[in-house]
Amino acid sequence: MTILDVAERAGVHAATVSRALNVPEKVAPETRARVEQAVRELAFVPNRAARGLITGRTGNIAVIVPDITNPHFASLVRAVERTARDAELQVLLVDTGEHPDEEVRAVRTMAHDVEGFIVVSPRRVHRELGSLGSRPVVFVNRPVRGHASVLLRTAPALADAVQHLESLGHRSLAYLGGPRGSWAAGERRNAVRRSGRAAGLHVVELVVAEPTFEATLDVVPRIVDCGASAVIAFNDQMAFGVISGLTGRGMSVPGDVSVVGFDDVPMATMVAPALTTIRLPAAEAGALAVAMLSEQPTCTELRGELVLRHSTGPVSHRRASVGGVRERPSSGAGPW
Amino acid sequence: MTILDVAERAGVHAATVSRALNVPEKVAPETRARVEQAVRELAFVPNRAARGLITGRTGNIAVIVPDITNPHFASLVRAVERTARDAELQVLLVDTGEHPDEEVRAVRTMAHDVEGFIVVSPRRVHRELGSLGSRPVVFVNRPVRGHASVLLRTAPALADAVQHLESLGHRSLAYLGGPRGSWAAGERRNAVRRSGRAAGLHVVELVVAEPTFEATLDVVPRIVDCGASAVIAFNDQMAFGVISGLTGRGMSVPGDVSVVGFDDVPMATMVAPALTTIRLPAAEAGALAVAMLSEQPTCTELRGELVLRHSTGPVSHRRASVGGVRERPSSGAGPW
DNA sequence: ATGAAAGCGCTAACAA
DNA sequence: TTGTTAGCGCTTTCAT
Repeated sequence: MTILDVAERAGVHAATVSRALNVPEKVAPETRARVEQAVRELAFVPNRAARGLITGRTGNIAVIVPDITNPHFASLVRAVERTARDAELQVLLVDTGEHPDEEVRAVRTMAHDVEGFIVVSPRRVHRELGSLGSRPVVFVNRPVRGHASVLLRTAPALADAVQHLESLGHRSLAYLGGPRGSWAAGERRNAVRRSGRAAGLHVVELVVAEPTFEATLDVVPRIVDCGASAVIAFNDQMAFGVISGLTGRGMSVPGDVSVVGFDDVPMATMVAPALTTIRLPAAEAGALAVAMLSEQPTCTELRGELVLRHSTGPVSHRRASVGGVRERPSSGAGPW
Repeated sequence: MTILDVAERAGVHAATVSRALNVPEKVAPETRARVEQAVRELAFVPNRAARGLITGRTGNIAVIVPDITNPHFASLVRAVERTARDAELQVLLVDTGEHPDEEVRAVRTMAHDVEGFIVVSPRRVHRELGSLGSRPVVFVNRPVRGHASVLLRTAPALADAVQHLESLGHRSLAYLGGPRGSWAAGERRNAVRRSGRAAGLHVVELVVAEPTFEATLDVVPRIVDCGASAVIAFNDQMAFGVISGLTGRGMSVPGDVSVVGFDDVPMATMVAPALTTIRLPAAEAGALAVAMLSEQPTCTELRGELVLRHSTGPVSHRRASVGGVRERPSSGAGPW
């Protein structure tokens, strides 16, 4: 099933078929119709590899993520795939398992096969990655000079969160940081420091080995020890870990401690108490990254947004109605 | 950076370079060494498209899933990607958004570009899909005659679950079924009926519009009405919905109602009560599917396994220690 | 507006 | 063991 079969069927030369498919306006309407019919009858699909060999356009892009199992990245990849499909691009997926070296290997071996890379790389980028650039790269959540990037800004939302906690009477805050070398981790830590100081809060920074539920459980005793009445975690998984560890010790959330996460994964609404978190527009970031692949390299910013749910509350034990609009009332299909 | 550059540098003909790379034993050791060095020095990576054009082997496979955002499918895709990489295959991802038509479109347009398809298709397969087969297809959780498939068998695990509930004193069970047209849904429904009858349980089958958390919330009143003391849901998301809906109505899990899910997504261990569920070996299924792509079409079966946690308990209100080994003690880092 | 011919980067017969 | 040659399916000048 090649272009020659179509040509024969339509009674034209292969070059004409090619033109009818790629530059239809340069083909007589009547000829074009014959070609289109032949294409339909034979269910012809052009061979992208052959086309790419000569045009250089393979019709593929690659998206490189640390862990597709993380709902945040899954949402992003989903948006990438949808957007790419609309542009008639196919998506090659690489899951590095958090190994930066794997990013470099992937970019090296796939450079011929794709028109561009979307690299979602929370950790530090291998220095080689920035330079070896025959193909355009859009980095997500990591600015790299000379390359495009889309950044998820969280400082304003974080300021909102701190302000929210302060207005609930909290005076001491624990911050559970993200992985070393992660741009997002640095940005968020700075923002917490700054807005904590601005609000007059005492901020304790805690380091967690990995940004996971399990690793966070180990840190919970230190949260209790430091006496903070509120916790902000680097992501929702960690926030779940804090809640689990706290309630497992007989403490109540938000009765004893308020908890705020990051990402707004779907599960954030399904647990009890529903998680107050900073929503990151993963889908928008994915779609944007695809679009930016075919533009001049720029650095675009998207903003996170505080979502109030039920894991934050006043510092006192009696729950009272507080200022600020919650996503849904405490009654109804509330916390478990 | 083509094979000719390498040939020139190594002082040999392009064909020799090709041989040194693909059939090294047919090249003199000394020549091979020179070629290998040139390859290294130039950081040469062969163009897969050009290679594929002549060999027919593109070095790509495609994996088609209904929703990459579902942790179950994400795990499967992750395993596919890892296994494929070890076989020097790249993976093209397609997320159909639960639309079977999209599967057909994908298989049509990508047939040239891949050496095989892995189709994870809980819903009924478009009849066209089975026939149009220039490339091998491995179906997951859907037997299709003439094609390979890997099936996740759940009848034994489901029998264990029903037996478990029966031994806890439950006599009436609600089953929340999966999507119409899904092979897995049919298999599980039959298994529930059969083992329910065998255990002498009264089984009520409830239909949910979609296998999601939200859609399940709407069904919760009917669960309450039917008076069942135990619920088995088609997947973990739905089980979370049941628990949320029940506790939102002031009922206790497992105090008033026991709940069992399917999949064993990571969140199953993070919520309170931790979810008793039937673990499906998604990663194994993914790895197996890749391997089966290059074998004779067969139908392989993997088995689900009951995992006891804390969302099931005795029918009475006072919690008592029961038979059967739980994954972890009720004390310690127990439910939130 | 269409056809002829060359060639993208690589592999596989065949020859030497 | 290595080189020569043809060609995978397609696009793109250049002619006509």
